[in-house]
Amino acid sequence: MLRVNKKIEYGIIALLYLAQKEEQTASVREMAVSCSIPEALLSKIMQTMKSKGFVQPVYGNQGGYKLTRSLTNINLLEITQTFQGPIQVAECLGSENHKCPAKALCTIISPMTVLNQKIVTLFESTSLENLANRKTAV
Amino acid sequence: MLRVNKKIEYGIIALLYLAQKEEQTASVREMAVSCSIPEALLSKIMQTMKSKGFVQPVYGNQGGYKLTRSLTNINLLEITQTFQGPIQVAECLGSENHKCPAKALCTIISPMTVLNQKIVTLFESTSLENLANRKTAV
DNA sequence: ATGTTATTGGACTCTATTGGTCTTATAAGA
DNA sequence: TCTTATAAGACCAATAGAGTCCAATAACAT
Repeated sequence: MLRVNKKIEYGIIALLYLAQKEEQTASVREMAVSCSIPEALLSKIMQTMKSKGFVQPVYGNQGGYKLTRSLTNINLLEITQTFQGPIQVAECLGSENHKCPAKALCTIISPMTVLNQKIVTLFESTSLENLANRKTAV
Repeated sequence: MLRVNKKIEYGIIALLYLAQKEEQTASVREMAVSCSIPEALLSKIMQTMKSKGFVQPVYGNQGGYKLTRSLTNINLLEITQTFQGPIQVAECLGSENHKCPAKALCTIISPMTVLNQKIVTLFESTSLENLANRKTAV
């Protein structure tokens, strides 16, 4: 477990596909078929990608989406944050909602914070370009 | 997100508590009260801990559980594997069930494997002793 | 103008996981 | 035999994940 969700997997695959097409657009249908991703779901994913500025929509015939940023400038942390919110290995790490009743006497929050930071750094330093070239940084 | 579940959080807290008691046992009730963990849930967690050999049960009056291994010898990977199965950042990384229809043309499985290994290493090299001392290794 | 190709956005369903409870049985000491 | 514990199973409610459906809008082509 400790999984990244499907939207993230599909989203990355779609962005890598778009990158291959350089300046050309690719429609959701095209991407869905080429990458074996459910079309309606990919449509949702691309809407989110657009709202975060990763891609730009082109309406009408021969339209679709095109990348607005280079793969080098997009890191894994941004993508995961977009579809799953901030990385928090332990629930209690969220600063907003201190629900954990054991907070005062919690023995793990401090070390978990360090662990969390390590993971964040790992994701942040891995660009989609790294992924496309089958490497991770760090 | 990308969270470790409650059982893991509670389980670690409980083991750290037991470690403080040295050779003495602590009952589930005692641990639950001291650490603000729902008793019935902690009971389940300790059963699992026992089945994996982390603790030893002592029946009857003044009974409870005692640690069978030192915190130095227990790492975070073992605990997470016990309660959440293997670490898999992407679903398709599971070797048993190749459900992913895009497997043949998947552009991310290889780099995700590398990323996954990094996380595994991070968890594996973090002992509960490290956690207790608010450090992580690596 | 109108049809066609696309994106947009909302509501909606289904399923699995998570977090947690309850109950009955068993072990062992006082 | 009473009491204190663990053991193990079924059970339940809430949430998140994965995915669908539909009506609306944008823009281009004829």
